[in-house]
Amino acid sequence: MNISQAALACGLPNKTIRYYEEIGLVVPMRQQGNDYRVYSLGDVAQLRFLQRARAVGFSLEECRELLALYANPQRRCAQVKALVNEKIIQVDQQLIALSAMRDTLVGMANECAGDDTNDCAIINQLAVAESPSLKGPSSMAFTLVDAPEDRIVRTDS
Amino acid sequence: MNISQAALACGLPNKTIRYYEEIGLVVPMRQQGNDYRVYSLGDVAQLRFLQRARAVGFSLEECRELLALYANPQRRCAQVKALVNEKIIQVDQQLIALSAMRDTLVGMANECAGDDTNDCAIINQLAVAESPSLKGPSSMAFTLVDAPEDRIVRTDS
DNA sequence: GGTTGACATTCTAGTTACAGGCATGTTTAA
DNA sequence: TTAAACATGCCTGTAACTAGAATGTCAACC
Repeated sequence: MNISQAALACGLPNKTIRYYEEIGLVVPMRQQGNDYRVYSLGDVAQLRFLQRARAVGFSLEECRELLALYANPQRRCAQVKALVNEKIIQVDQQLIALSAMRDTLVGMANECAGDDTNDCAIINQLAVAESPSLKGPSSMAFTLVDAPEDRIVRTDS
Repeated sequence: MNISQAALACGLPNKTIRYYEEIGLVVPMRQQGNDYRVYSLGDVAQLRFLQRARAVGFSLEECRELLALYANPQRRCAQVKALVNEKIIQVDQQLIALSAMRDTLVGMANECAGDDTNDCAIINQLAVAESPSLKGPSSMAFTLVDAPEDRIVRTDS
């Protein structure tokens, strides 16, 4: 079958399939004469495998590993499971980070009246002067209006 | 202050600060003679603002908007809140997608013995032939061993 | 004065996983 | 015959940096 049919069969766009070929993941044969790509059922199975592996969060390099295991009858089940467990840990970390972001965002939104005034709790929270490592009283926030007098040349001496 | 001190004060790497300058987010003055960047306290406040906005998931283009609102005394609080609410929705969608991925991964891991055999439930699940749109009995999985006889040339006619 | 080390600068290129678009060639159906 | 719908390759762009190379500058020590 040609690329569009393969795309239909695996749920990936043509461009993606060509890209996977470019990086050596699934390299189909070519039809003599017009040089069109010809996908075997095995090729399509690989593409579908890739689509699924990508959908659960594996990178293309990880997919390459998985595909090698898929193709290798000598694989050990434990190898595969190790990859999955590692990926679960990564996903958990992303979930934690995203949840923290969400909490902060919701906290900001709750503080903010959302009205027509210009005094905004969100802006204030983003602008808060608690820097990662700036000594001294850290409760002052600076306006963005360019104040030439607050420029310091060669503070370090 | 120079770039390293600004980096210390805002928690961003030097390279990132230079990049933000390149795309016009925070453009410091230059010291005469050696052309070193000179960061005012206002510049540092902006960088810190960026660092915080990035940390809660805003893209750089969104940060640019936020920075404009930050700098604009005529801003309306509601504008800011709208951006935050939109971002919360995006983060929620990401959380849902990630959770689904996690569930699938955990499901796979649970099915898999993780032993020294080569029959692996994870591989089988990734290889399962339930394609997005392939007609006909879809329960067969194809091996990756290149079988020239399963190649179909010009199926469509 | 010379040297060393820690800074600073610019520039280019690489990363991930594609997507868009163009110019061109082929196949198919009206 | 001709137009639509495919196919091809190639080149560029995306986001948000990061790494590295080549070079310039500054402060301190001997």
